[in-house]
Amino acid sequence: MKPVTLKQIAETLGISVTTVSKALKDYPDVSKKTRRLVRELAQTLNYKPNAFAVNLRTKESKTIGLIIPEVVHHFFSSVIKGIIAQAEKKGYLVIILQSNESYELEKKQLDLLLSKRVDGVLISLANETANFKHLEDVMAQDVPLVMFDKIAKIVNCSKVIINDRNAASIATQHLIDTGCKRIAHFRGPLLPQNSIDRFLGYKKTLEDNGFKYDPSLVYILKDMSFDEGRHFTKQLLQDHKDVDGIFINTDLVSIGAIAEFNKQNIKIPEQIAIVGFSNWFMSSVISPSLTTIDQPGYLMGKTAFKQLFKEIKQRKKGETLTFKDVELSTELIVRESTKPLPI
Amino acid sequence: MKPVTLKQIAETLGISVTTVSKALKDYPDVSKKTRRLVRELAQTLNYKPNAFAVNLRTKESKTIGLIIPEVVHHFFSSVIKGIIAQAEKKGYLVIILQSNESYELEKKQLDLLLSKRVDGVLISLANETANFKHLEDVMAQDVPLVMFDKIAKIVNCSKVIINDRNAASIATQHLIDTGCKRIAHFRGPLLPQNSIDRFLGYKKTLEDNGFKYDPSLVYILKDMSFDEGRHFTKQLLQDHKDVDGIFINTDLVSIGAIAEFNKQNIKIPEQIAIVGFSNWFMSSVISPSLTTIDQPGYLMGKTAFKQLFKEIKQRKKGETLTFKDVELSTELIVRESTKPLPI
DNA sequence: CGATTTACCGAAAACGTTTTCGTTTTTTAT
DNA sequence: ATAAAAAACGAAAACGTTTTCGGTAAATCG
Repeated sequence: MKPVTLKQIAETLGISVTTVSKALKDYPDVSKKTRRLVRELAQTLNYKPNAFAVNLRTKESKTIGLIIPEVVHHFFSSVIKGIIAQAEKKGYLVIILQSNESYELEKKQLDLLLSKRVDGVLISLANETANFKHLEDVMAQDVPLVMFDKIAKIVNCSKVIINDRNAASIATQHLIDTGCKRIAHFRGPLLPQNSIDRFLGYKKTLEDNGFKYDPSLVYILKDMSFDEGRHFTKQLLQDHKDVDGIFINTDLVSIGAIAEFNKQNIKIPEQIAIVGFSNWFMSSVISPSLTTIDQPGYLMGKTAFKQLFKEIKQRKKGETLTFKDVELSTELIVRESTKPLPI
Repeated sequence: MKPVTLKQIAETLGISVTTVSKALKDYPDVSKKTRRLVRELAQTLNYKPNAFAVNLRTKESKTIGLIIPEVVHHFFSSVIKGIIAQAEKKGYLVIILQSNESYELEKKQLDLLLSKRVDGVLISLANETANFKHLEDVMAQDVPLVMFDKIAKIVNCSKVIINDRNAASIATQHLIDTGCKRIAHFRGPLLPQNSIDRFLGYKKTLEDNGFKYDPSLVYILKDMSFDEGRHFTKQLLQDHKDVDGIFINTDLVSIGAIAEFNKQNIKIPEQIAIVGFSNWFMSSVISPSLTTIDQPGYLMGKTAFKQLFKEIKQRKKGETLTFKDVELSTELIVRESTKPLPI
């Protein structure tokens, strides 16, 4: 019943554990014959190396940790998928933990992962996170860490992101180019770098085009939900009847907004144009379909793991880690929620 | 730089490793004083037990494996969330792998998990899976396994599911009660138990109500996607102009159907009524909103882990595992896509 | 004060593997 | 044939912990 060990193979073959181990790993100093013998017996006994022992001996678990704010989220589940797929290719497994957008939880989860001695960690920060000591601690312990999507610029480690500022700029420019004169912005919470950058891109583009930046047109959402989109749309309609375009952080929020505009019989894009962010698959399907920025989740996950893998290998070789910032390209997907470009 | 070990603590304190270990685990046979000394030093040195060594010694990793067909899926990500949340409470971590609905991959992932020596595994079967030897192998190795959602009745292990047949029956009955005379069914693939059961519930309810079961009204979808919903809706409209109700497996498919009906200006629920399955949050938000069966993903994940945990403890104690089938209750959520009940 | 119990401590084995380094055996060269 | 080189093997340490069991010191009892 017990799993078979090297020792058992060695004993039944009348040779040493050492030789068995070497035979299975194709060491040069074991004869063809014993190698064959060992392999065959291992095969028939269905020998599987004890991962616990291997981990202890080699000091690595071939496992990485992943911390994200929320699992039930289309973008993040795409990222997860990308990470798992790439990790598997390299023989790595991934342990997933959630921060629920909480700083305290994020810290705790990171600790958990470190105490499990994962070979590296991938993280997208919680909205709450404003202090980065826990992340620097990870680096200090010399375990590779790469941040993605929601990052902290100040932490010295690899990062994979999109150029949020640029993407927001393109989105805003598109609203301007299609004739919007007064453009609002539904932004994310104050802390995350990406919602800051998107806001900055929006603001800069407005100013670059000779628009006056009006802070009262910027709404700060707490969570990026359908209901929140609906709620702030109502608010916007009360506050500013003259707004004719919105750049909305996140498609889900945008869809909430669209639902509310539809309900109030406000014509999109004629009366108000909308650009979302993320290119969630539902965005192409609702009515009117949503013009948005495509944010490549799967690719981001894949890329983040690749970088982490590099650093894990570096660390294994005892080299000093070389960090890298990767910026993935985004794309404006034009659909029905914005007016056609003038010719 | 190297992580601190029991040995180091022992040496600087001039006591044995044994005592240090015991002190940290509150063994009764260590004095208050040395206990305090050890704890304090461990604290200041930031001692963390080496998980690899602990695993090897205790023969458990406090880690479970999870195999699902697809990560990017609202229902499954809810399940994942439930599992992770519950696992964390009990000090367990979870490794997630995908089968991509492929039998071969499912087998491979299961192997991977076993070779990593997870303490137990949670699985929802791939659509393709028709052979269950790989699952019985797991049981034979005496590692706890619990199946959820997409299960194999024949495998002797714990299962947590909803009563699909009953839920389908309620859905179909609701169509009948609200006046539908000719009811179609968009079913899932042939193999998964849940799509079989839902079909059976549909058929039985039809017959119980004196309807003639017409196989040509049952459409077998390959994947439960928006596009598939749209496609088969077109097909249905060609084949059967007289259908006035559909029971559709999965909300996403239903939403595809609704999109197509809307496009063709067919009035829901007047001309055709729809009941979906799963209660995806978008279902309450589209127009018309979708009557559906609520399928509790989070709870299912939580429950599945709880059962697995029980069995892990049993195994640890050397007891024989006791299996249990849990059936979670579902609920019909009535919305706009079906007509009101006659009074 | 001697005997017995209780409290406290540590040596050592064990978990299963990997890898270094030395030893033995075989082959090749002389 | 012997010496040298090459090939094949194994002993043993190490990874860091847990736990059994025996031993010593202190406390309790008569």
